[in-house]
Amino acid sequence: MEANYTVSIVDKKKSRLKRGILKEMYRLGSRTLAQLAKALHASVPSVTMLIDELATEHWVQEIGTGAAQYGRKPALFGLRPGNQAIVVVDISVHDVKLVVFDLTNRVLDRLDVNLRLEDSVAFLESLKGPLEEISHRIREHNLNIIGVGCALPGLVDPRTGINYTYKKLNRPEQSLQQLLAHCFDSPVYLINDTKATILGEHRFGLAKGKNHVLSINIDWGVGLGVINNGEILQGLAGFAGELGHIQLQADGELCSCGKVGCLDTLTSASSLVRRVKAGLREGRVSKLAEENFEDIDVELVIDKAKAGDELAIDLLNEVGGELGKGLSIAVHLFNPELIIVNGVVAKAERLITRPIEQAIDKYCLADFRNKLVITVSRLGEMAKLYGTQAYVVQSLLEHEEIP
Amino acid sequence: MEANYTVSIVDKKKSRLKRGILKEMYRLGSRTLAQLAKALHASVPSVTMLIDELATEHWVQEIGTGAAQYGRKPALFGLRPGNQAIVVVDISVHDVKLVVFDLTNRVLDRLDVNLRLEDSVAFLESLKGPLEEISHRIREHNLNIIGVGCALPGLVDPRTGINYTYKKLNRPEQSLQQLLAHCFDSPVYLINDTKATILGEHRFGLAKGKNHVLSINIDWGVGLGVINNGEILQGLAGFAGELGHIQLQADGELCSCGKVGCLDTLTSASSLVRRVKAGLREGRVSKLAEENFEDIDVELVIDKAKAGDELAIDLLNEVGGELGKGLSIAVHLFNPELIIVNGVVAKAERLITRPIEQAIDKYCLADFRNKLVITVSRLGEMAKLYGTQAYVVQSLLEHEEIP
DNA sequence: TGATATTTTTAAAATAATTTATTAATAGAA
DNA sequence: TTCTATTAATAAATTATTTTAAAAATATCA
Repeated sequence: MEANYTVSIVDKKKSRLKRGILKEMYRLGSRTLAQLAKALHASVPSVTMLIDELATEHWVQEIGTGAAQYGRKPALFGLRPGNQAIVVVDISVHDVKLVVFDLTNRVLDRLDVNLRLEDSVAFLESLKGPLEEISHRIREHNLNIIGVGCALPGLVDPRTGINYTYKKLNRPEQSLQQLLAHCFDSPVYLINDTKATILGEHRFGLAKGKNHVLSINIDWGVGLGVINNGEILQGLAGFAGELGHIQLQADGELCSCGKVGCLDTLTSASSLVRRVKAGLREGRVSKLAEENFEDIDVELVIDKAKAGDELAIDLLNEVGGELGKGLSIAVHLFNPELIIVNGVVAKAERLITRPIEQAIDKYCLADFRNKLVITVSRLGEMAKLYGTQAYVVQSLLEHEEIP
Repeated sequence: MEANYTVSIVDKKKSRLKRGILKEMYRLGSRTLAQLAKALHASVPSVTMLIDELATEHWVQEIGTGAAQYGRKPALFGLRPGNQAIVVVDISVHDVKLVVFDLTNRVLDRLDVNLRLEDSVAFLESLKGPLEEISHRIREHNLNIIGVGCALPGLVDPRTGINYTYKKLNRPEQSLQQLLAHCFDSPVYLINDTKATILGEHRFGLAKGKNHVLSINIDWGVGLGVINNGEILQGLAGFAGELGHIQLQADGELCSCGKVGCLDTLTSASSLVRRVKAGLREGRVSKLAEENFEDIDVELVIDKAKAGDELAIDLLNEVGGELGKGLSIAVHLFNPELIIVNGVVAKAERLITRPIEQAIDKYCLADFRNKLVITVSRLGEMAKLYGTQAYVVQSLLEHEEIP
């Protein structure tokens, strides 16, 4: 067992207050002594002392003076940039991104890896090289890694790090979590990609300050992220928000999950491409007919739709309509104030939000849609990266790992 | 504006700690000094002093000695019974119950009123008499009312007290909230009945200690209550969990909400009775055919089903199956560990949980149902009452109203 | 039954925090 | 520019809280 080290109450309180200061600064950027004192329910002299300590420990620094409409201007304190590093590993079906952040959301380093996620041992093996490279680069720059976050698709239990969809990532001899922990010698936090995305939107994007938000990620499948009361909805094992496999058509297509008529089969990016190709085969008129059949992908369909192509617009409408129908259920269950559309299909902007809005108008009770706003993400791919980083920082500060 | 009373930091801290003690005691019954000190991150002498103060203020008292496997036995402290009172007003479609609780969950007084909730001004007028009677009785017993809670059906915004379904309860001249506040001269908290029910189950029923729970209330309509991370899921305006009006059948029956094929039309208690009557009209064999057609209600159908009546069992199966289908969606979205069945139909026990389980097995991904338990409430009608009371206590302690 | 180890509780000492008072800084008015 | 009102930061005084130490209580074991 552990050594029965007795940490004094005073030390614990101090540590809690310090983490509180870091949390405030992480969330709000710069803060004055008075603001911190109010937020932490402590006196200004106490906060002054804590800030001094955090400054000598290289966590915070004075970063200017704040505004005041009268009287002396307060000093502003903030997190010290470029010192502590967080490694974000973004694993998607197409590729892997390795991004190093500091605590002020600055990208210190980045390495994009052309590696496809398959449920195989080879994937982890191929990941080792790039991980070691970035780890080496971090060490060269004398950065102190405080945590590692990994966003990945599938059913991910954040408590255990087990991925129930890509089972090969959990092998006891060498799991993804172990690999990352070993490589960076820091605490590792795994999170589902859609949940990372909405967390990013909530902390740094359009959802900032909103406490009840949905984010819909349209990519290979459909992922729903939920912010409830300002926090990610995880459920018992981190599976919450699985909208893709609810049944919308009793006599629908067979889904990869083994069930029939799942939302995924109707509204994912891949289903959009399938619909387009089927339309072309039926001989429908479209600029897309001029393209090489094999080259038709989501981006192309969306481009043509934006250029006014009727087939593409019609099918985006269809997909958006089905999606809106599924989302109406989520609206009834979560009562959000905002829905953000993410993923490749988000590039279609109005062409996808409008049919979603229409479906929600049709299928939702008026009281649910009155104050509801539907919009397209402005952060793009950064949402997921920021969100993963935010998840790491939040977890570290909550689990008393730092400072 | 308000007087600029400066409350000292020390006083605020003390008040927070005192509320913390009351919270702990409310949740866990009796507590020792050491347990409280640990929970509050304070020293034992500090807690001793606070307990002394709370004792002289009549909030807590020593209630015995605890167990110890070795050494001196600790003194147990708990909330003082029969002193502070909470009034719970339970408004349902059938009747109104007025129940007075103390902080230890004891029923100090109770008045059942035969009054049907209609969206009319008359309802509030008729409520005045009983309210004044119970208020009078409380005063006679020298009880100190610290808060009033009201559970009621419909879309209820707990922040404003507005009921969006029963609009006549919000008249600016005389709203339900105003009426209660005026009658008992205390803070009033309104909450949706289904949410009160699951809160009761979570604090004092089968969901105690479980952090991710659904409760399904089958009555006139179908209500879903959600506990996420140990707290009620409210959403932006308290509308979250509206499962009754998601569309299950595109070509279904017209619902009272104006939409078509809502879950409510398929699985509510009233729909069960409709199904039974339709079956009898079709000439299906059943013990129920011997009953007076007008007298057939849910309770009777369930009784006959328990006695083995085939028609009743079949139709409970049908209703349970539809309900399970709807619940599967909720399971995918909330990832719960437990589902509790409440309301009249809960009396059918296995006859309703079994078809629900079957549907969930059919429509849910395996990872979602592996650890999922479905059960029938043991608290019955008390769940809602306890839950409303818990909501009041929690709100009071959070909003710094007491002590 | 008495000694011992263990745990709770209380009392006194030591430490830490807040309060109050003072000084510093700044915008606006004279 | 100088003065005044206002706000921020620091220093000294005061008050709270924790720590340490001692006393009280109790189950186990010899």
